Amino acid sequence: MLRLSGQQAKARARVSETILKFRKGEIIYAQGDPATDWFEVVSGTVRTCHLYPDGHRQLTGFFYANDVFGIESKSYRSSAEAVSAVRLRRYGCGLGRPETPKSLGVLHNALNNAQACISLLGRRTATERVAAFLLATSGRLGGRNSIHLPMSRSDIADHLGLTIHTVSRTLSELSRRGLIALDGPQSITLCMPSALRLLAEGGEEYTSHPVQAPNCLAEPVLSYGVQP
Amino acid sequence: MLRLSGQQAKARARVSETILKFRKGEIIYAQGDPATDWFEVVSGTVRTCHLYPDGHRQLTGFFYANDVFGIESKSYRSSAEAVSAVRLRRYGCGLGRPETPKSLGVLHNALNNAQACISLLGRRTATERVAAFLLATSGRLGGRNSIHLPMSRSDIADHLGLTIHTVSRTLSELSRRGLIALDGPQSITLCMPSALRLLAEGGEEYTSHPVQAPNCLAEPVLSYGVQP
DNA sequence: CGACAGGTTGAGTGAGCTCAAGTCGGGTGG
DNA sequence: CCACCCGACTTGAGCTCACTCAACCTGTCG
Repeated sequence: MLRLSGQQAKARARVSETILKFRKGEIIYAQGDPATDWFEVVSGTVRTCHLYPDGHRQLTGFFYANDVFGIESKSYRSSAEAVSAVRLRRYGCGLGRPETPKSLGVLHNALNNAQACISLLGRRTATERVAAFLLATSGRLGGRNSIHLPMSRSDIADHLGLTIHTVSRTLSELSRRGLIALDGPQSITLCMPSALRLLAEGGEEYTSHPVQAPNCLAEPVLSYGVQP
Repeated sequence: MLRLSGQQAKARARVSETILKFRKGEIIYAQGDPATDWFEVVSGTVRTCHLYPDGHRQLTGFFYANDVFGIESKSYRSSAEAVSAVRLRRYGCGLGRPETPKSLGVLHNALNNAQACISLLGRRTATERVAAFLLATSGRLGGRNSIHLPMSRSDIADHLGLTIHTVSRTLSELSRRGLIALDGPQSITLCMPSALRLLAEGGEEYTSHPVQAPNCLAEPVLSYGVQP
C-alpha cells in the first residue's frame, strides 16, 4: 500500500526535484501543524505518531521507500518522524487551489493505510496483533521471509497498542515455537508464514510441533498485503 | 465528519434522485463486493462492519443523516448494514472513468472517519473508549447533551473492541458516578461532558463528588468532533 | 572501564474476558 | 388477560492475559 508505480513516481519527480534529508529520530512535521504538504519516501523509514493528552503514543503507520504519507485535510493529526536516516520528496497541496485528480490515488492510499491500522488494532490478542504485523511488514518489504525491522520494540508496541514487554515476550514465544527466527532484535525470519497467518486470524489452536530446530524451509509468504 | 454542506448535498441530489430504503438489520453491501458505489445517509443510521476470519467483528464506523460511506478503492473492506430503518442516496463511482474533483472532499471525509476509529481504538482502557465514544457520538448528533443511541450494546462493543459486558458495566459505572444518566438503554444524557472529556483523555484521577443526584445542569458539550 | 540505551525475562497485579444468572420489555398465543 | 417466550441488557464470580514493577543482559560509546 501507499506504493506508487514507477511511472507515477517518475511523473511526480518532475514536479519537484527537491530531496529532503532527515536523520534518525528527527521530526518531519509535528502534530497540529497546518497540513500543507505530503511526502514520498525515497529511502529509509518514517513513522507517523499521534500523541494523546495523557502522553501515550499511537503510531498510525510505518512508511518505506515509495510510500507516501502526510495526506490530511487541515492540520496534521499525527506527527511524522524519521525511524532511520530518510530521504523524502515533498509535494505541496497548495492549500487554496483545488488538487489535481492525480491526488485521488494518493488519498486512496492514505485511506488504505488507515484501514490497515484499524485491521491491526481490531485484533484482540497480543499474538494475533504481532503475527499480523509481521506478515504485513514482510508483505510491504517485498514479501521476503527474512525481514529487517528498522523500528524499535517501543515503536512496534505503540503501533499495536501493546507494551514493549508484551511485544518482546510474544516474539520470544513465536521464536520458541519455531514460527519465526530472531537474528538479533531487528532481523526476523518468518519460518512458517502460513502458521503465522493462522495465528493472526485467531486460530490459536495451532500447537505446532514441539520447538523443532529453526529449519526455516522458506514457506512462501503470500504477501499479506494491506489491500484486502 | 462525513457531513456534506447543504449546498453539496443539493448538488449531488441532482445527479441521482433515487432513494434506497433498507429496514433495520438489512445488508446494504457485503464485505468483498466490488466497490462500485458510495452512499449518503438521508435518514437513519448505518454501520460498517469488518469480519475477521475467526468470526469476530470490528465495526469501522456509524453513519447518520448527511454522512457518506462506502468510499473504497477496489472491493468493500467492510460490509454496510442498516442499524435502524434507513433511506440512502447512491452515487456511482463509475469504476473505469476518472472521478470528479468533487470526490476529493468525500475521500477526505472517509479518511477522517477511519482516523476517528483509530482514535477510539488507540485508547487503552474501557472507560477512556466509552467516554470518547459518547462524546464523539454526541458531537455528531448535534452536540446536545441528551443523545439517543440507535445502536445496540453489541454494536458499541464491536466498535470499541470490548465485550457487551464491559460496555454495560462501564456505562453503569459512569452513571453511578453521576457523569451520565441512563433513561433506558438507548437514551443517555451527558451530565458532565468536561469530566467525560478528562476520562477520555486518560485523566482517570477525576474522582468526582460521591454520586450526587443526576442534576444534569447541561454543561455544554464542546462537540468532540472527529476533526482534531 | 563505567554509563547508558535497548532489549529480554520473571513475579505479581488488575482490567477486561468468560461463564452463568437474573432482569426487563415486547410480542404472541391460549 | 395472563402465561410464555425471546432478545437485549445488566450484574456477579472467577479466571486470564497483558500490564506494572523490577532485575538482568547485551552492545555501544565516551
